[in-house]
Amino acid sequence: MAGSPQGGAGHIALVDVNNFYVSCERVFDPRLEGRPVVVLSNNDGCVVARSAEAKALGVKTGAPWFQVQAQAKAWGLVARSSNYELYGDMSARVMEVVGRFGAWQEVYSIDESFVGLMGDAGALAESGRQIRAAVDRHVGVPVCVGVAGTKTLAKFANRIAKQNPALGGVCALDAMPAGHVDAVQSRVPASGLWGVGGRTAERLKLLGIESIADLKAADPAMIRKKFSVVLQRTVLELNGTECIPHAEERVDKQQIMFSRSFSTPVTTVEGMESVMAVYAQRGASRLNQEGLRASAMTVTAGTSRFAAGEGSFPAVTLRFAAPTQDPIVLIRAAVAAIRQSAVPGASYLRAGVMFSGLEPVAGQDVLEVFDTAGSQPGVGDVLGEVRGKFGSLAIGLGIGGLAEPPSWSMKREHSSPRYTTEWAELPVVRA
DNA sequence: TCTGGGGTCCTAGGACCC
DNA sequence: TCTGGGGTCCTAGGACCC
Repeated sequence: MAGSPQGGAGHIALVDVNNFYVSCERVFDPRLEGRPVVVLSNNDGCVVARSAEAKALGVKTGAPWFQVQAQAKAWGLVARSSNYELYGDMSARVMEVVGRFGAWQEVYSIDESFVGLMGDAGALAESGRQIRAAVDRHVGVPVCVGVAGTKTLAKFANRIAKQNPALGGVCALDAMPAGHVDAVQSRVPASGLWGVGGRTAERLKLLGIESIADLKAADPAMIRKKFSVVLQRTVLELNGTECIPHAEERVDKQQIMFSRSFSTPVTTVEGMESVMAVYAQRGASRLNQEGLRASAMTVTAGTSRFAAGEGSFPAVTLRFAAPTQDPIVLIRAAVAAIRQSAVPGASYLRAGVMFSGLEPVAGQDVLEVFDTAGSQPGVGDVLGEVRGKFGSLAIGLGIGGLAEPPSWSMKREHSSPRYTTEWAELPVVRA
């Protein structure tokens, strides 16, 4: 089992940004402070982030925007389209600041990281407060910090920090009054834990295991037998045994996806062919950015999951004779795959391409001499270079080269500027 | 009319081999 | 015609997370 990397008194802090996407929007638009704000998914489809005020109004994550929108005006609710370029850049800034405080850091998601802290309960809580202050000063977004001996408990401590304003956003589990932690664990259902979802919670209930405290007291061997090694680890971690290993810097992605729903349905096979031409190209451009090539590609499409009737959900996986990132090869293959598998007349709402069997381009092998002809850059590199200099709409292949987006492309009606990553969209300060 | 997009890990089962 | 047991690799699907 993974011990603390420092040996001895290692603790784990889970630091995450409160309502991350909303907080990013607020940094650049202070008018949003104190107001109910939501950030919408791609296509302005549903709510993916909510400010505290929006949560208080009962707006749920995943709620379809067209339903929420009805009351938005009466509530004074503001919506923003998601602006992933901005959030990605803000995320990097937060991670850099948080990382300064840890003996090690593991970035877990766009807004969370685990960091290694040392010291007694008092020192741990003090480190938590320093992290909060530093992120506030250097980036301007609010974070919460949970500190404990295992990742699962750090997540739990973070939850306590969030739910008790009196704690000032920091909870070091060891510094809490003993009885208090037990009381919370008896009250909170097991599904509130990291790693325990709805399905598992239902099955646990059949065994009489309902609260976190119940799960903590369960026999790990029985849990392993009836459920999985994953849930067994949760039980052990609740009891203070660290057994979720630190993911060493995982640079090697295992798959790359590009998947989107459309603003208006596509009902012809030819229409789907042009969609795939664009999507395969977007995917290929991601492969190129990551310096990877793929040995397999899966092409998918789907009609509405909410419509009556059967629907159509084609999914075709193709394997390439040699791994590739060549957009021309990828586009041809994707278009051919959708031509075979799309049902004429079906009303498609979404499509995607997924690349797997990834490997770095750098490891040039002998065979590759034949398709790259010496040191000539591939088509993907040329496209990437032009886009880097002149913007992402500057160049493309086939329909993917149209500067005017086709009718089915994404809806983003409430987008904020890319304040930190596009010179043309820098915020302007007037004094 | 309108319901996200991207990932990871684990397990079971099939194919194949010796 | 018989036909065990062990191993690997791959894939699909489930569950979960943010």
